[in-house]
Amino acid sequence: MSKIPPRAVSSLQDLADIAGVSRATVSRALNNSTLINAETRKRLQALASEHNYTVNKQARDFRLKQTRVISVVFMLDAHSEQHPSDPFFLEMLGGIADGLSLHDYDLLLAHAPVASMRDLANSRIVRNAEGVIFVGQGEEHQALNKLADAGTPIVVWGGSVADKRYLLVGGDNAGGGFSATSHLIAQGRRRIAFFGNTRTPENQARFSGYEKALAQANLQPDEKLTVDIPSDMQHAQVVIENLLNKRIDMDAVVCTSDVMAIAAIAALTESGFSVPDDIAVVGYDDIPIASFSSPPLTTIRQSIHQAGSVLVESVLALINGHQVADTTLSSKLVVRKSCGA
Amino acid sequence: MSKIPPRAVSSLQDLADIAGVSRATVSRALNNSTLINAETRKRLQALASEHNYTVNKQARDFRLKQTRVISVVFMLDAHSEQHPSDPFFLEMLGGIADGLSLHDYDLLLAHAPVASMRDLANSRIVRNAEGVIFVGQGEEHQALNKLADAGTPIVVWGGSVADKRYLLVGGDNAGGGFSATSHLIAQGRRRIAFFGNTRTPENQARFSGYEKALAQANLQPDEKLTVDIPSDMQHAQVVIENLLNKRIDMDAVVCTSDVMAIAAIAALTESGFSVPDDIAVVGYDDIPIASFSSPPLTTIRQSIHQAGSVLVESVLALINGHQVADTTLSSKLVVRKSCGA
DNA sequence: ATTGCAAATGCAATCGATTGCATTTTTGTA
DNA sequence: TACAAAAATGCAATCGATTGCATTTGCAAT
Repeated sequence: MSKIPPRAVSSLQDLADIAGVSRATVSRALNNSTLINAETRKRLQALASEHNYTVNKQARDFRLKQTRVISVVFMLDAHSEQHPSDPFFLEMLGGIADGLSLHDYDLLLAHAPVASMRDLANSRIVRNAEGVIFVGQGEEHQALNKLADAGTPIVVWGGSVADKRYLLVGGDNAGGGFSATSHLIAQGRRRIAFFGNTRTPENQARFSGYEKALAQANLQPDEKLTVDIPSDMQHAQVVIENLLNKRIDMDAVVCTSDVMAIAAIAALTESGFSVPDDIAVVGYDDIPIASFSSPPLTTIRQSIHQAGSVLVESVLALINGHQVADTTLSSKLVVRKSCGA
Repeated sequence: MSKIPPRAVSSLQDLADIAGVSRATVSRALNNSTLINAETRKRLQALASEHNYTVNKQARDFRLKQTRVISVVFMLDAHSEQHPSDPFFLEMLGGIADGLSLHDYDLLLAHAPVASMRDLANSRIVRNAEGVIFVGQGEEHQALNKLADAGTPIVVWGGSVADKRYLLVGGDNAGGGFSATSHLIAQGRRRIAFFGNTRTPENQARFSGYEKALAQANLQPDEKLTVDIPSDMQHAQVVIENLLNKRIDMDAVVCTSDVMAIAAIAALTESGFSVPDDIAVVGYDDIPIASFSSPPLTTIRQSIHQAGSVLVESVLALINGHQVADTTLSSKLVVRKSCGA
């Protein structure tokens, strides 16, 4: 009968005492060092698992000056102190979490993110992690540049900016904005609005794609049709309803997210417009719920989950000192009924 | 002109050398110990911030055998290896993150959660954290019991179970199921279906509320009207469509989540039913998107964000050895058009 | 000047694991 | 058998902060 270990084995030394060797030997054995005799190694590993011992990662990481943690910061609207209810974020988070687990890294989630970009460099978020993934740039482009300059390994999901000095992963925003708009034009729409905050690089690029499509069709852009809509659904609806009260002439809307599109459809319907008969709507992201809205949402699909793993690979490469280039993931138009197709 | 510090100050010792005191004194000064002379204390604190020094939390936590980390595990369907696209999870996560930041705790997000409930006790998720919050019980009730028995401070969001030995926080599921069903009955519905996986405690309680409402109205429950629907929208739709093909007579549906309700509405509409004229639908959660669906969703509101902070307070109390009791948060019917109101 | 006491500061061990550099043991060969 | 080389193991410093206990300093009263 095997005896139950009398007291918990909680350190290398404990195990070394039991085995009658030094703790250096145990450490090497458990790390599969070839310095240690193969038999000794096996014996000690067996002993360790028999006593249900695993190395104390906290001590290990401290000694090795590593954390095996990556922080994730969601850059929300500086204005809306709201929490994101956009499923986009959750999908992205899932992708990142999966990517990290592949490499045995943990995920530290930043709370109250944008509150204090100033002292972010000294926060636990940055100091406790080997690298940081930012989802979105918000309007904090310069703060991100500064952080990258300071040598912190960071990767940002977002859109390109002229003087960017950090590693970037993003969708083809210009392409997405272009194909959304072109498709509406091809459907015969002429007065096409653009809904979204164009101060973020991502939306800027989408807007440029929108403008390009208009130009290509010889349509005059009308600045009354470019509207800054908050990303929070409740607020979005109010703003859109105010807009509709102004009776601005339009027959289509390009939105910068699916949830915004869904809010828009609700507001339009509420105001007596028919979607897509009176006004066509295109969203962005292709979140799972998009195909279930009524009418089903035409949208630009981003492979969000894949984006997560690209972000992870990029930040880890950075940490390991490898050369890494920006990545642009393809964006693809998914046609459903909300655009009149 | 103040000189820029020649080399980074990276430890207590560095700062102590500069100040000409021992590192014990610096440590105490920075921790506001009254042992240290008030002036010395101020001087050292000023010096620290001048040199942009903050204590190394990793070393500190190691020394103090603490982590100031709470893990969060989302219990997904064992079957669907899917990632949750339900905004419910994101809201909950936001509430938890906010609660934790109030107490200067960090949030470690569990990846690939249910995969291995067996060795969860030895995983980093548990070992690296001072406590664990589980969102949902899935079908892992016994594993949770075992973990709690082992002394790990855990709190679970879910429904009550007879032999539960862990701390529980949850909504009033029986009440929610009851009021959803009663409301439909009051609207004149008689053939009311229940959509959801009744193997989880939460849904079991909701189902019992459903049964109670039926009984109270002298309606016979029909087991053909109780349908196990996956929580993933895409799969849900397929299952529901199959169900509709069987031409089972029904005039209303109680769903266990809003996303399921939205999928149901889509499937019903697709099959030619009108919601709510032919079939009324009630959801659960009141996620932000619920009021934007078409028709707007009648649902049971859970204060998800508040739930997050209650979970946090509970697990921290547990960690600090306080007495803590289970919490039941109220659930409230929100009437919108999808039920015919 | 001396003593006593309180306040302030310093010393050194400690947390658990890793690793460069000894040191011991084993192996191979003359 | 002896001796060099190789293989295996041990010693002890180290990471950075905290804290019990010892020691020094400052001040007041005698």
